[in-house]
Amino acid sequence: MVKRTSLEGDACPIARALDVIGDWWSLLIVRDAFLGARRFGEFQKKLGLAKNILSARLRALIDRGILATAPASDGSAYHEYVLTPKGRGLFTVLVALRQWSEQFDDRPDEIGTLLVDRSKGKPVRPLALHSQDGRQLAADDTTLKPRPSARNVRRAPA
Amino acid sequence: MVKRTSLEGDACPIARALDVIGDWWSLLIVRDAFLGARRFGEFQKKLGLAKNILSARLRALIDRGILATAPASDGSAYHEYVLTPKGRGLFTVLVALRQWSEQFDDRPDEIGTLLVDRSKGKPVRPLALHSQDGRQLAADDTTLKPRPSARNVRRAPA
DNA sequence: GGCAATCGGTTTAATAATGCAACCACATGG
DNA sequence: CCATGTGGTTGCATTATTAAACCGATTGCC
Repeated sequence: MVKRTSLEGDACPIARALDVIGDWWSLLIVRDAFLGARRFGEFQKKLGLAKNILSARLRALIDRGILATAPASDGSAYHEYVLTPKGRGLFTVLVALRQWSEQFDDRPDEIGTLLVDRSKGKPVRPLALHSQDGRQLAADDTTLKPRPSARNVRRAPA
Repeated sequence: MVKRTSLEGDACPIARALDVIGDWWSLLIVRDAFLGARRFGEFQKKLGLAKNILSARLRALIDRGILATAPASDGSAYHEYVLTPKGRGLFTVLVALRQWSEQFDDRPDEIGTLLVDRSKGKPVRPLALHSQDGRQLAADDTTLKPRPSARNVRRAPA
């Protein structure tokens, strides 16, 4: 059996994330969910993808706990797809991707929208990584440390 | 011709980003580049992907300006793959994915590593989105605004 | 109530991407 | 030089993606 390799059991949290939302369409579906899409046809029209694929992706996103189905808010017999807390947690990922494009895209003039603070209408700040004491960190200022396995950890004295 | 749909011309910066790094392996290659991988065989061994695919991905990442080739730093006749500034710009995206897994993964105990501030050894802060005046913003506190097309924009008075 | 259109999919068949293994040229080490 | 390692390419089988046709249930409309 020569399947597409799964990263599900990988110890790297990035690989684990990509195993869930790392395919071609999933993040775009989540993006449109953030923009208010809720119904099957709404996603299909906005994304322009084949219905069978949308169907498969929605199912996968539900399985993974990113979307959930809910009764239609307009009272019809159909149902809607809504973001779970886990799905809403992807907002930062989407913003990071957006800001990366804004900063490095070769044709930035083709980018049509700007993410702004709703109350003031002003662009948001670029995401930045900080240490616990508030210093801004670049990639080189960080390392990976083996995670203390939750079990076998006796509360450290103070 | 029934090709995999390209998002290259899309006006959405997220779609444009995914067009470049939205496939199964690219971000993992970039991740390993951040972790110090430089040589073909190094990537292949760490990722465990087929060589032809690695070859194609590396080529694509170079075409898109995320990696570049450089003469081998150890003096051998082979060459190395190094991150460009555009590639290093993906650090925030990787961190966002990592933190999403850390927060929402169903089996967080399987995550093997922790991203820490190198100088203090302490975990970094979660990424958070802020307005220009420093307020922390949730998804609902933001909107998309049509971007002023660079041309036709007369400098706004003050 | 009847009927057409819409919604939310599934099925089918073609094309593209992925994965594995075999192969190959060049570099390097001894 | 000869054996091995590096960095790929090529061929073939398998899987994923796609467009298009189809289909039942729901809805809008008269």
